[in-house]
Amino acid sequence: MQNNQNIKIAVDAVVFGYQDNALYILLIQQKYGPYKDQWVLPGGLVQNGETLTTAVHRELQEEAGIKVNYLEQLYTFGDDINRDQRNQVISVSYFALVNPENFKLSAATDAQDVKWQNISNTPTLPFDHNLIIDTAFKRLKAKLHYQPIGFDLLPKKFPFSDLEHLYTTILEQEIDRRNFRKKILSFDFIKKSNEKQKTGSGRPAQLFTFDTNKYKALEKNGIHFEIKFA
Amino acid sequence: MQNNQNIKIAVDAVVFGYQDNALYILLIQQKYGPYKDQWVLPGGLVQNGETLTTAVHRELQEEAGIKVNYLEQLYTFGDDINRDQRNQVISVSYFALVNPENFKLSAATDAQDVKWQNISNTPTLPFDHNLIIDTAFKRLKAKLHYQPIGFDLLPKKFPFSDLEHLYTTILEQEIDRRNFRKKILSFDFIKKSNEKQKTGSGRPAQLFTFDTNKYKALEKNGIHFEIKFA
DNA sequence: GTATTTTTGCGTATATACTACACATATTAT
DNA sequence: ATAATATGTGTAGTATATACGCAAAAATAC
Repeated sequence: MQNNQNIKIAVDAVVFGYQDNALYILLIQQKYGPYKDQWVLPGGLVQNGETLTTAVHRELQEEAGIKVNYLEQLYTFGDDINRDQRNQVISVSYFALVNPENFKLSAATDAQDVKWQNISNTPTLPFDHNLIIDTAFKRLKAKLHYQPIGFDLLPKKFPFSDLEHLYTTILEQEIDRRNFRKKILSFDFIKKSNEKQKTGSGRPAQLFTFDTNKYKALEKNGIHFEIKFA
Repeated sequence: MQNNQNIKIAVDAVVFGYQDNALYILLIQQKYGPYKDQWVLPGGLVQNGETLTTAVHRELQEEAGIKVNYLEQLYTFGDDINRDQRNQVISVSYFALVNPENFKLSAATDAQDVKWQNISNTPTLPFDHNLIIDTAFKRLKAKLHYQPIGFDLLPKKFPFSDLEHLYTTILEQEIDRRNFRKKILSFDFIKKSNEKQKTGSGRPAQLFTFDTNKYKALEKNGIHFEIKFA
């Protein structure tokens, strides 16, 4: 096996969080090196003997002190030789979601600072991180249509309107509330809790929960989630 | 940037070919090293200064002398530390299709031998190549439903029945010929050529062509391809 | 405490898309 | 000539998606 290969492998993560009807991504501020003080996606080099998945979890822990609710591989970026000025680096990037319970950021140990950045005014970032974010955002939008992934961005108990707003906010599309509710309820994987939401004006809303196990069972029997809009 | 990382990066490709109503994948026979003489997916280490895409094309050229018709990134395998006995290696794997015009294999220079392996009786392969093939095969099946990718496995001019057979063969499902034809024709991106196929018994078939440009135009206007079966 | 505003909760009619299904036609083989 | 083989086509029934408006429950304003 040839031994002179000098290409590094890094992992990077695009972590989405949803709060107060807005979508955020997690950014960290570099502590060292030529990119010091710049805001970038959490991530870093994979260690010897470490799996890719382990590396992502470790970096998220070290840099942002965060646990994600959902994680999947997004894409591997390696067609721009000079994406990192220090060395040829290939980035295996990941797509992650946090639920609001874990939205609070602990102090980061390996990063200078951490923040939630509203995605709609993301600044220009170093490396190809804007490209990675775009790719992840497209994936998120697509997945909302064919996988019940919105629930991973909401608290365990949520009013129906929150789910509606999540869809309209992220997809930037209007929605027919009646048809949407009918469709979601017809899948039969969300349950009415007997609590009601009290806050704010207007009629108090029923709270619902997403039944993961029931969804998996239904999925095994061949149903597939799909949401379209008018 | 830490300098002791000792992980190699390879690319591997699952190349599908379709001929005589059967689906094949491309395998090559290792020429050197501890895996000598074993059949594996085409691929190899990425060279310094080389992009991932370039690396795949190069390996396919060197090992199988083949040009693919369609190529996309599949998945990056790096969660099994010991997938290669020689060193920790991460495989960025690709999904590719060849059309029948390029189905003939030239003599390979970097491989001992090359062959088309019928996918339905793929033997056990070294590394995690069976896993990679499974992943690619799932991707192919999924894509047949939502992307007009079947045409990349057929010659430029083809009778409708070939397209039907491709679907039934790969998806292992029955199909209603009338509804299928109606659906495909309704998309309006395949054209009747004025040639007919002569071979064999039975009524001669019209030959059709897939109009890539028209498909792209339609796609831009928001139509999306989708094929379901009864 | 009454009126106004805000938000939730719900049903039906219409249009569109999917499914099921059978027989005539053009050619080769006998 | 007759049989065998593969292609080519239409319609009715069912299911799914879309369009659309008003009453109920609470908070807020007066």
